[in-house]
Amino acid sequence: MTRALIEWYARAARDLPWRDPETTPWAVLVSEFMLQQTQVDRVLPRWAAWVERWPTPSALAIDEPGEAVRVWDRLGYPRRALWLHRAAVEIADRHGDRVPADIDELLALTGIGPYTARAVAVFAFGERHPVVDTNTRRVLARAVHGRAAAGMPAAADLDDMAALLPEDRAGAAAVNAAAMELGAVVCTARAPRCGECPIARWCEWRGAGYPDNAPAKRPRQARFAGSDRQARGRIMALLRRSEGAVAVERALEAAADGGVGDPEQPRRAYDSLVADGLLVEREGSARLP
DNA sequence: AATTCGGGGTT
DNA sequence: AACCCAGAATT
Repeated sequence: MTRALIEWYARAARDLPWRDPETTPWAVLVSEFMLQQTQVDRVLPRWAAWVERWPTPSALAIDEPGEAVRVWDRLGYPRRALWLHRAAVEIADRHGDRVPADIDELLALTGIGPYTARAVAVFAFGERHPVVDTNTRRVLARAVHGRAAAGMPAAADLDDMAALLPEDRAGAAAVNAAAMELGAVVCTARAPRCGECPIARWCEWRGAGYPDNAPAKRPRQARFAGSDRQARGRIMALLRRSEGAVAVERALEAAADGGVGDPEQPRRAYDSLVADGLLVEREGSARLP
């Protein structure tokens, strides 16, 4: 099955720029930050702009965090831009401007968790580790465990993936990438294209006749329209397009504009941005950090 | 273990 | 309108 995965990946993988062997570990790390909960098509242009402007961690580190937030644009979860800037400072300070290849050193960086640490170690440095993202978890759930969908993330996911990896580093990296790619383009959440799947013959879920046995999923995400998150987003959009600072009143109005009328929502959104360090208030005006 | 955090594309 | 997305930090 892993051999089929590797062959399929070599033949059918999308030609994504961060997969180019010439891509630096820093640029790979940037791609992984941006790809957290964000689709490839939306990341492509932002990634290109980012790595051109900041080709090294130190280039970003000496710039203002707010500039990172600005270039991040509408990728969502703007805290990631702040965390990526923070990670750049940490890499410049603690690692001599070189992205570490060690899992624990990567995990110690701001904004890097279990997935991103292993993804960087494997895809940027060719280390041998299991890499498990949401795509991989779905592929494992179906092909190995015969389930329609993955359950909650668990430490066992890493063991499942590790069990599939060949001994050699290059092969292990290829299987990691192939499992992710398969989940992204073939073994999709809604309508899997089993007719195009290279491992359909081994798939336990398919073999069992596609039982409707999906485990309990995470609680439904609250609606975005009218949410505090949307109000935060409106303030962030205003700050991004404002050259310098804006009056606090303007920021609160932006939060309320199009809102659901909750009189406390603008202040709640504003304060949470301050708490996150995405908004700095000084002398009655608000600006990016 | 449960919440919070964006915003856009797909069904 | 609900679902889904190369997750991580916080509580």
